[in-house]
Amino acid sequence: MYIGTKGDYGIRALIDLAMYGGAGPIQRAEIARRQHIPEAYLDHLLAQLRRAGFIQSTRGPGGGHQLNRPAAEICLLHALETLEGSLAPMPCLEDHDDGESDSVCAQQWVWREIYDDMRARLQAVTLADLAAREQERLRALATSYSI
Amino acid sequence: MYIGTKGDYGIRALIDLAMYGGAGPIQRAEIARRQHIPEAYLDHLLAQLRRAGFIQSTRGPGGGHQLNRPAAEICLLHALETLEGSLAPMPCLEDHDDGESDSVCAQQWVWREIYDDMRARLQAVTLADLAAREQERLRALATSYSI
DNA sequence: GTATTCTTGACTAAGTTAGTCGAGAATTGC
DNA sequence: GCAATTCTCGACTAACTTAGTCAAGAATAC
Ligand code: FES
Ligand code: FES
Repeated sequence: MYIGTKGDYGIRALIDLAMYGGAGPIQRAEIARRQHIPEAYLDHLLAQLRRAGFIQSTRGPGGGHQLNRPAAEICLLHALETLEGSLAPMPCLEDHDDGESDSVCAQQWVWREIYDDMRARLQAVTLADLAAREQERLRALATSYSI
Repeated sequence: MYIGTKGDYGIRALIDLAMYGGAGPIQRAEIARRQHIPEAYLDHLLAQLRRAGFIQSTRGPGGGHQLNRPAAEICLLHALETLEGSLAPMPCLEDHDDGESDSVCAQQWVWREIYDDMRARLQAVTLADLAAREQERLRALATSYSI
């Protein structure tokens, strides 16, 4: 369940859309520049987000990407699972909840607790929260430079 | 921080030693058979555990491996970190606590909370706890078969 | 000295990650 | 219709990690 560049870049792209996407679509080049993501790589991440219904994209001049739903209604858990696949910390916790309780080894319960807790925390965080935090971070950065 | 076979097998080997290691060393072949671990692979895991001071090994006939400390004094966190390396769920949380707070992106705080919580839970679990659980599991399994 | 058991390092196959590249499709404006 | 813009998609790659295997060797017991 290691979060690699897929998850990190992808979420940063969504935050970017939440912050700057109020008026019309944002182009991938703009996101890539602001968030320091290789443009060609960002393509794939946006494609996954589009297929999962998080964003919609329009082609042609003036085109770009925008969120499909309000940022407050997108949770971090769902977005990350879209980008990275299952976040389970070990194979035996992968979501095949078919009631199969076989092959449980002694440490599984600890990890199930950790996993449940993790999912709950991630589900409680929305894109709007993250965008607000990023806004604040940028503001703090700007004032610290301007002193 | 995905826990692969290294962490899973390694912990199972430690539990095995905690359960059966009361009277003298246990041989790797015995552990491998009971825990369904490839013998040659188990070698490497035992070597890591030995170098980290969890177990000691003796060669020759009647030799084998045994815990260096009481099972109640070995926590799951330390053992897993020995076997798997850092358990950080993303690269920016890797333990270089050199006060560098640069390049914090918006979602880092969520993950730091999750990571801290995870470490706390893992630190609270000892090998003795796991061995007790395994004991109980085997007992339950045995009675369910003997009905 | 021989059988036993651990120790170590080299090697491998398969899978994953983090990308790059190029051809093509849709749209806008003229 | 043409040209410019922007997204779309699949193929390809290099580097790395994982999960092992294997063989030579060292220590010990008898
Ligand atoms: S197999 Fe999942 S905890 Fe051991
Ligand atoms: S770089 Fe660690 S959370 Fe974005």
